[in-house]
Amino acid sequence: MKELSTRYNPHEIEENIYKSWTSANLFHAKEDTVKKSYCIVIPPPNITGVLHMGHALNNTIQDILVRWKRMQGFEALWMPGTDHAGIATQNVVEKELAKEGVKRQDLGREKFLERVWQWREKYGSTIVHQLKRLGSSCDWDRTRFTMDEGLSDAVKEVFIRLYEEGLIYKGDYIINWCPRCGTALSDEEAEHRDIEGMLYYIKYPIEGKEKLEKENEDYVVIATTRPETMLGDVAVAVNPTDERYKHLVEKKLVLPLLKRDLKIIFDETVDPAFGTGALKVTPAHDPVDFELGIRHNLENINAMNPDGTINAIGEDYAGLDRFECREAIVEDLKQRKLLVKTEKHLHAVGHCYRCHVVVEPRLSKQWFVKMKPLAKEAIGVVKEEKIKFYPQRWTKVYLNWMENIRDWCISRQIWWGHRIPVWYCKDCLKYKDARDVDITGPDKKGVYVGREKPSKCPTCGGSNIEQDPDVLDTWFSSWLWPFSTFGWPENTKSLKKFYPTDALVTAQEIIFFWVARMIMAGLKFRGDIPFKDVYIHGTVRDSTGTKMSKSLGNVIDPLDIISEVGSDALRFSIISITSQGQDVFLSKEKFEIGRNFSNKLWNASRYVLMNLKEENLRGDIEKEKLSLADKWILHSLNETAGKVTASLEAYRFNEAAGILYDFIWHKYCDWYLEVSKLSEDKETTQKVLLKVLKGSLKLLHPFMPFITEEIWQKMPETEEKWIVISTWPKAEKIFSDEKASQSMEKLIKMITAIRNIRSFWNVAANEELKIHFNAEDKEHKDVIEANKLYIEKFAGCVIAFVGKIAKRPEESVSALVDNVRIFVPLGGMIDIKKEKDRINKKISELENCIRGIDNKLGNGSFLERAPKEVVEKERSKRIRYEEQIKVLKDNLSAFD
RNA sequence: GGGCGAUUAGCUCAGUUGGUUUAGAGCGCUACCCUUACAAGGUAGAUGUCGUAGGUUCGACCCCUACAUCGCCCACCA
Repeated sequence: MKELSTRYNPHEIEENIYKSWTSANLFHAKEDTVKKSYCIVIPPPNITGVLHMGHALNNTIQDILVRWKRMQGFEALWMPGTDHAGIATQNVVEKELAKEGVKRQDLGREKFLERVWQWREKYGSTIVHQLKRLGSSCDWDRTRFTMDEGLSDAVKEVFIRLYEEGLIYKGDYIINWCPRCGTALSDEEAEHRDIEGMLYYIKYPIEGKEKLEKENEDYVVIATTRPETMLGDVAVAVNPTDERYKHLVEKKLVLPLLKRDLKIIFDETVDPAFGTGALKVTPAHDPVDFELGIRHNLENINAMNPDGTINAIGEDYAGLDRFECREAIVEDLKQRKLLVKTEKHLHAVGHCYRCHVVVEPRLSKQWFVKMKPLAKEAIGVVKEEKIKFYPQRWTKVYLNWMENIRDWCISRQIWWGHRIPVWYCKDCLKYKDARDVDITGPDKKGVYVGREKPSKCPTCGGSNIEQDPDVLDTWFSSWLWPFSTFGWPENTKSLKKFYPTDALVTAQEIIFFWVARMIMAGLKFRGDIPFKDVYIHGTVRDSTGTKMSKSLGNVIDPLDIISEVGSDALRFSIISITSQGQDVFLSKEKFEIGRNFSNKLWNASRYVLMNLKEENLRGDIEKEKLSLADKWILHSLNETAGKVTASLEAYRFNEAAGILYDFIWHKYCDWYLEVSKLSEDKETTQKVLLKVLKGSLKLLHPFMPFITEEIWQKMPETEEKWIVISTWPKAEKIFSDEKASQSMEKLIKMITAIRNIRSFWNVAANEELKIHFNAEDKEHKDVIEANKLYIEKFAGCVIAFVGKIAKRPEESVSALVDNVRIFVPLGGMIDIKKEKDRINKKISELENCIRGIDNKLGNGSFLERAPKEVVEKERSKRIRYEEQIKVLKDNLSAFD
């Protein structure tokens, strides 16, 4: 018989186990089987990522699901991969170049991209290796990257199809602009954070009254949070119903500092209650103003360069950074007595989700996807519950976003990513910068949208052709992931087998970025949902509730935890403390749960293996030979298997972990293992020990893959060579024995009661108690007599009498278990006086409970309307309490 | 402005459709034990007006209403 090492050492086993799994190709899912598939799509971590606790939680959940389903006999596939993270990766590589004193512009596009690919070769799979350390059972052969050829083809295909349907367009709109990254962002990529800023109240003089002689008459006060944008002002807007500004009809204002003429416009969207009720209108720098501009036919004046500095429009301010400019303008206004006041003002300011710089709403020509037509079906499938969210409350969040969806800005002014598959003919279009080409008109002369560069212009036949310089949003490739990874647009075997997939496990942060868009893409291009269940887990936070992030330095690194306690302990701990959809507050101590549990499991298994003898294991378990404890533990294993399966089906992972913890620790180890030491029928006991251990290991395997496999490999050989692909335990009817189970529970209660008496009455550990059982019914009597040995051994006593007791033993205290009275003579062993108060207190507590029950039972409607069982339960409760009081009083009187 | 979550033992949290929970776990605490699988352990124990105030019900930690505190998300809060 093989043995386990004396000490549990996760590091020794984890790496080897993982290697042996992958070399045996156990995670590979085949597309040509008749088995039903179960597929999970991994949220592709981005290649600049480093494993953090969020990944650890996310991947553990997915691994549990996929291992469980694999054991249930599904052709289970967990599709791994990474995304190219356009902006993030470009930033990383640019930083690297900066150390060498080089800018990407110095290298040029092609050379720079070479560098990015080199970087990707070197570091891009870091996260993948880290996921392996967690035990993730992905089908690594299928690993995909969003910039792979196949996936890039899918991106082109989708772009072209959407373009041809008129769902992709190019146009001038206000977008979120990151001045540091130098690119447009989508709405979702601008993170709004509440910032305490200033609201500046500025006097805008009425034309002809620039001297401001009359207070409150010669000027209008406007309030703004971004004074620097006044350089692009073209008008001032007020609400048409606002009495204060009626006199302004037909008048003009003069923009301070630049002396530009400003129209006065009247628009109902202006809120008279905000600020002064007068709004400066800057169409090129604010989305609201942009809309106003369209409605009132205003000019767009863009006062800012792409890098956030002021351009020539700003005259004296040109060249200043936007925030320097703000200070300068405020100062100048003060000097000219045009600044009325400033107020503190809390408002949400957008920040770049990659570099955290404040984003600038900026008018710019970009590519967009029309989302409303795509959203329609995506709303339907969720409303019809074809796709379900767990927890359900996210449905509302999803629908709310989908119903108010806005067009998606997909072009990025960076180099790393999928180039927009559009070509322009310079001769036809006569542009300076391809980015500025306007294609909104009906005849798209000189514009070619296709997979490859055309050899000549389709309009003029010329060869002066250039591709659009921009690349696509990374999410424009990620949203295709559930089918592009299977070879779409080709209808591959894998696609047919695994699409739609079953579950998507992710965090709330990317519901909009990714989940929602995948649903739209799946429906649009595959005509079917991409997955059935969406499980949204909580965010991992530190113990103060702050989201863990590298920049805050509050991270608990999963790799550190793995090297301290092992991957299994990490997994088990994090799953145990994460209830469905709730955020996780983490501290290092929490990993002790898993560490202690692994240790317990290891030692228990070690003990079992140590004692197994091959000759005892031949043949099946003979049912007639089973002891009460055998029946109980087998029954309990059945129950556990059922409960764990049910919990997993409902995505209640912490519950499943808790059930296993309780069963393995408190039933198998605490009781069955101890009982087994006294067994006389070694053969049966060892068979049961082994059977239950194997069942437990299987149930635990999805949660703690390494330790369970390691122990499994040390077990006597069976047909199931690997626990990874062993069959998931089901309740076995022949071992279902409710009655035996209850008897054993009673026996445990009796043993506990006797131990309790010793402790309660402060009896020394070496005193041997003499027990008298008043067991009138045969059932209890039989149980006690049949298990005499256990009671005596575990409670440190001898059984003096079992049966109907006519006269209680002298100076004896007692306890009550169900209807069995246990008497223990303590004559001379203890000092009763000390204990009296305690007992009296107990008695009055119980009397209180009885009063409560009497109130209920005295209530007519309770008796009428409550189900019989409930009333009965109350009655029996009352009887139990009364009996307990009687016992306690007896105990006191025993020493009178 | 809208939406969502949390509030349960000293700490961190479970508690699935209201009645098998007279409210559970882990940690911590108290007492005893190194019993030949495990001291990262064993045995026994103490600790809760389940945020506040009402309501529905025969019955509420669970459902409804209001309030309080903390946190998150969304929104064109100039």
